[in-house]
Amino acid sequence: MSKPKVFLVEDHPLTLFGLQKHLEERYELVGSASEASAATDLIVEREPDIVLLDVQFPGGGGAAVIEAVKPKLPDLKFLAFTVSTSAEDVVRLFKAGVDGYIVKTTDGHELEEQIDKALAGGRPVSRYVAGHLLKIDEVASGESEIESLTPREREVVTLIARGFKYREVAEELGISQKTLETHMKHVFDKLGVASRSEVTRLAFETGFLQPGDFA
Amino acid sequence: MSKPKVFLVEDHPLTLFGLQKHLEERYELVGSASEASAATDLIVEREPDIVLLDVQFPGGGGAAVIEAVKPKLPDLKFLAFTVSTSAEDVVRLFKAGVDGYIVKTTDGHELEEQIDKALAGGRPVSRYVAGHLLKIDEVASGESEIESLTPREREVVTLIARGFKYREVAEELGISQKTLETHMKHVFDKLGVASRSEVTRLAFETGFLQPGDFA
DNA sequence: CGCCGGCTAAGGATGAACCCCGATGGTGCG
DNA sequence: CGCACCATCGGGGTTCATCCTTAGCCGGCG
Repeated sequence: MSKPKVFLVEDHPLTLFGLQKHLEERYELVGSASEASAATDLIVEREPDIVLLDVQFPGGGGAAVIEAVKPKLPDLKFLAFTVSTSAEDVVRLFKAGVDGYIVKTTDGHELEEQIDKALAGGRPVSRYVAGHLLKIDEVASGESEIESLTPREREVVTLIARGFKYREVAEELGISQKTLETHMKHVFDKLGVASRSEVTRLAFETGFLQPGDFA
Repeated sequence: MSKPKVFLVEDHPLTLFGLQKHLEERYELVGSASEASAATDLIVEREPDIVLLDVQFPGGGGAAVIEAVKPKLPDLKFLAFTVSTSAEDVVRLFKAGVDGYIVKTTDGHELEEQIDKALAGGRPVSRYVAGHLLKIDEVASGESEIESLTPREREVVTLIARGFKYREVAEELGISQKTLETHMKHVFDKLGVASRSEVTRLAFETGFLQPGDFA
């Protein structure tokens, strides 16, 4: 069986170079581009099996390329490969029709695994951004992790993540400390964690809270 | 004349791979790291002529590494190599003592030229960011309290902010729980807070940690 | 109506986190 | 050499967070 045909869209020459050197053994690299309109033209011309593409680059970024190419080559797979873990980027790319989303802290070997998964019809997603996916599914199906919290629980999380103590949060919300404990227990269960610190971390990771929501 | 010794700090494995493959002909690559504290230790040990380092990566980013290493190896050159063109990053790095600032859209050949310039005592700066240099004085006061932490304290913070318990962090670092408590006490004092959650929050707010620094 | 989910609350237990001391050894610096 | 700072450790104590269980109240819904 022949090598899968891969097209690379990456505007950092040295990262592109690293990708080429790493992937050339296992895949047939049919071309590359560092800018949106050239990428669109070349992909249509070369007809790869999968496109590995950065999210941010000149000419509109990954989403623009996917939207331009997808109508012409509906079976082509797209795999985002990027530094961005922002909810906006993840959501935008998935809405554009990307098949997977891999962050650049992934090493070469694992990247190959994810490429293969995508080629096999899977939807490989790096763990850091998985939380954002739930926001997309939520639009369609309504089920997510941090979004599954009740209004009261979210209120509690917002305060806890700011660093308030149980007693302080209880006072702020006008409820007893015991009630707050019950809420936190439920939050822990729903988020699959076991401490305030982890809740704080998740709140930032998933974009539920943003640096700058304070001060 | 022997090859200049280069050390690479880069948390994207494939970019690192690209750098290595590209630079190995002309330079002696004496090591690499993808995280601040490991980078600091290895650089001091290997004594390169120049360090090529990313700006944003786990453990405090490029500025933290420069500040930690510079006192021990005053003649060492540092060259920032990054995607960020933000004024804050440029200013922060130059204040930390970087010798040059190259953006990742630079191709391999030009990168080599800039490395050579830096080794020769120059201050190569990509033209996109040159304008920000004028702002160095303006941003003079933007120091965060987190910068005042000692290396050990920062190490503790990165683990605590991940949600580890005192006992787990102590094991990880090979110190007693009591020592860890002392470190945390100092961290609390320096940051003006009183709990792990607040430390986690500050770590994200100040950019000391970024969503995505976790695996 | 009867059930469920969300919000409220409490008692009681245990371990973790946090505070206030004091103490040692190393390192850099005037 | 004394001084300051850092990293290490411990005793002994208080407060807080977390776990487990049980339970009343209310609103929506089949």
